[in-house]
Amino acid sequence: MSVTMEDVFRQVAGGSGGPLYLRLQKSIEDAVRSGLVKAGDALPSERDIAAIADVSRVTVRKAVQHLVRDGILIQRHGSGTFVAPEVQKVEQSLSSLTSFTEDMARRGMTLRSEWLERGLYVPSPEESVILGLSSHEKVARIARLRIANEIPMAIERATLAASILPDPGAITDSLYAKLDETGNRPVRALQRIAAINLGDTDAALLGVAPGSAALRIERTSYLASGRIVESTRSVYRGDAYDFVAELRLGAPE
Amino acid sequence: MSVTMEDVFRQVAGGSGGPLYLRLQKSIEDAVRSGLVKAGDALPSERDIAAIADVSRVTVRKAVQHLVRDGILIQRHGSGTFVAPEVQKVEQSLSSLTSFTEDMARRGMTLRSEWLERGLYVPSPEESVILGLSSHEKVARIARLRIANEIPMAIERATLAASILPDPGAITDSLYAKLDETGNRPVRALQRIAAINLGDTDAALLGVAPGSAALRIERTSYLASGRIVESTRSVYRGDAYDFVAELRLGAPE
DNA sequence: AAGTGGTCTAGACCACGCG
DNA sequence: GCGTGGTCTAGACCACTTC
Repeated sequence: MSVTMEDVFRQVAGGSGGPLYLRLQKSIEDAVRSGLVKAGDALPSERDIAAIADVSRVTVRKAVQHLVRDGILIQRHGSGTFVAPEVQKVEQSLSSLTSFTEDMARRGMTLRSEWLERGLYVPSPEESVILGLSSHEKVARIARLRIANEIPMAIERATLAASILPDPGAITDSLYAKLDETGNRPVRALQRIAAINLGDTDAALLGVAPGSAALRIERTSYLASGRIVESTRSVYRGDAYDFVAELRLGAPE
Repeated sequence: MSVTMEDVFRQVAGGSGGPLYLRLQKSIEDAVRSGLVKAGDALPSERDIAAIADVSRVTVRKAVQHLVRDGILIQRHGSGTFVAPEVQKVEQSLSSLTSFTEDMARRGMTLRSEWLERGLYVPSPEESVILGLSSHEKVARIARLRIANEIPMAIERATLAASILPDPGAITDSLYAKLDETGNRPVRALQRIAAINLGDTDAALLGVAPGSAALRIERTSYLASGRIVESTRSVYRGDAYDFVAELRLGAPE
C-alpha cells in the first residue's frame, strides 16, 4: 500500500516546528513535487483537509493560497482545488525586434487573440507627448489578450498615431504585418522591463492568481526616420515567459 | 478641519459593493496615494482599524496584507504598520555588459555588499556541465546581498571555475575588476530574465514581503576565446529595478 | 507592562458549479 | 440540492518591540 494524500496531511498534526500553515504548505508542495498528486488532480476539499490534518479551515486556506499565488495549485470557485498544469516556458529575444505573431508561428504554436479594445480615441496628454501628435490628431488604441495553445500568455496595449494606423479595426493578426504594408515597420525599439505583482483584473485575464509575478514591458518603437511608431505596455505571465538577452562588453565611457 | 484617517475607515462600513476587505484595501490605498498619510507614517493598529471600520481584525489583516505584498505598506512585528518609503527605480542596460559596482558608482550611489557565501567548493553536477570543469577541479562561489544607499537591491550568486578565481576570499568590491586583473574579463554574456514571486528567505534578505515580485536573472559570461567565465543567478527587487533594452529589427532568418 | 503584529480556532453565511 | 471555494466574525494566545 502506497502513501496517500491523507497520510501526508495526518503527519502535519504530529510534526513540530514553525507555524502550522507553513508545515501544511510544505506538505502539499512536497506531494506535488514528488508526483504523489499529478497535474490536473483534485485535492481534497478544504473542509476535508482541515478535518484530516486536525486544523481549522482558515489555516488550510492560508497554506493553499500561498501555493495558488506561486502557480502550483489552481482554485475554481464551486468546483475544487487542483494541481496546476505545467506551463512550458517560451523564450523571447530581447535584442532582435520580432512580432509576437511571427515569433509564435515560428515555434509552431497555435495563436489567437481576444480583443479588449480597438478603435480611434482622443489622446491623453501623455500619449500626445510620447507619440509627438499634432493637435487634434487622434490615436489608435489596440489592446488584446494573447493566447498561445489556448493558454493566455500576455496582455498587450498599444497606441499609435491615427496617421500611422487610420483604421485599427482592420488589424486581424499581426500589427507589424499591417505596418509593413504601409511602410511603417519600426526598425528600432526601446524596452523597459520590470517585475510586478498582478492586480485582480489582469490576473483574471491571464488566468492566474492575483498577486502572481509578471513582467511589465513598456516598449517604444521607432521608424528609420526616428519618428515614434508605437508605444506599447504589455504584461507577460511570469510563469510562461523567459526573456533572453545577449550583452556585450560596455564601452568604458 | 481636514479629513482624517479615521474618517476614511468610517466610510467603509457604510459603503456598498464588493467584499469588505477590498473596499477597506482601496480606502487605505487612496489615503496613501492622495497624501493623507505620507511615507513613514504609522497607520492605526489593526485592532483600532477594526473597531473604527466596524469589521473584524481578520478582515483588516486581509486588506493590509495585499498592500504589504504590493510594497505600499510595511509591517513590523511588535511595532506597527507603516507607509512604505518610495524607492527610486534604478535603470540597468540589457545590451552592454557592465558590473554592478561600476554601474552604481557612475550614479553616485553608495554601494556595499553583505557576504552570504564565499569560498571554494566541490562542484555540483550542474556546475560541472555549465562551467566545463575538468575532473576534480573545484568551483568558487560568491553570493552577496547588494545594498545601494542602505536599500537592499539584489541577491547575486555567482559560480566560477577555481582556475579562473582561485582565491574568492580576495574579492572585496567588484568581481569584474578582479577578473580584469587576471585578464579574464568577459566580453559577452547571455541573460535569461523571468518574473518570480519571492520566497520567504529571499524576501527577508531584500526586506520586502514574501510573494513580492522580483526579476530572476541567470547570466552566463564568456571570454573572447569562447570559454565560460561565470554563471550567475541573481534576484532583483521588482520595485527597485527597471531593465532597459534596445532592440533592432530581427533578421528574417 | 502595555501595545503591536502573527497565528489559530469554531462556526456562520454567501456565491458558484455541477449533476 | 449539495458540495465547493469565498467572505466574515469574535475571541484567544503567542512573539516581538518599546518604554
